Amino acid sequence: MPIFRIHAESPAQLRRSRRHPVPTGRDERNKTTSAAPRPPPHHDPHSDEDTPTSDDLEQFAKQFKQRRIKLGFTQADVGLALGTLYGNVFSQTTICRFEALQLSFKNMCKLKPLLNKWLEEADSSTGSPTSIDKIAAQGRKRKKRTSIEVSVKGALESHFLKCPKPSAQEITSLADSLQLEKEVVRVWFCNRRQKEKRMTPPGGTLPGAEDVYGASRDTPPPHG
DNA sequence: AGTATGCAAATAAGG
DNA sequence: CCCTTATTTGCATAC
Repeated sequence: MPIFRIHAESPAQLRRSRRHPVPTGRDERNKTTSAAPRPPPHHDPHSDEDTPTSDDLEQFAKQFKQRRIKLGFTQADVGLALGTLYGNVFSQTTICRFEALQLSFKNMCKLKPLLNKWLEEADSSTGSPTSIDKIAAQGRKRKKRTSIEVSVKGALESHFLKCPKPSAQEITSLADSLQLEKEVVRVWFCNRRQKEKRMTPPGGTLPGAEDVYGASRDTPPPHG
């Protein structure tokens, strides 16, 4: 999962609660670094059919943002417009990440033609009947993200502790009692299991956990 | 009012 | 169909 972003943080380091005022200021400006997988050595900046280079993407993103602002559109506007253009709406978040090159290289490449198309439309002002044909819209729209209530999450959590891998039957039953779609519950368990694995790296040393050695040790108390 | 971002839904792809 | 692993998105909310 080579994120396009330059600096790669550890999940543990990334744990910044947005509820706590972090003393460390963020003066991290994106710098030009080659951390993305090198696409084939093609030299055709005007071609968006082939795989662009990291620099191409960086260049495009920059240009895109500049034009977007100049035209008076917000990231949300663009995301919505993409929907009317291709049937696939994107969130402000995604547009934001695209502009900031915070998506994977592959993801950036996939989105670029879409954004480029929108840019052409918007740029050509009102009145230019540009061919509005869907580029490579998957056709199938993404399901809207379900927002699971805290109390419901609690119920799922406790269930997970008892049984991390419920049968289809149990999932159906649980979904029914929680008034959630079965698919939502099934996916929740899948994601929960993934999370569990991330939290329990193969080895023994837990990243976010405390001392697994217990208090009975010759370790001096962390009291300063 | 927009924009940035953490956590985690939803999806893709191989079994 | 369901699972797993890897990724793509986005809700909510901080900035």
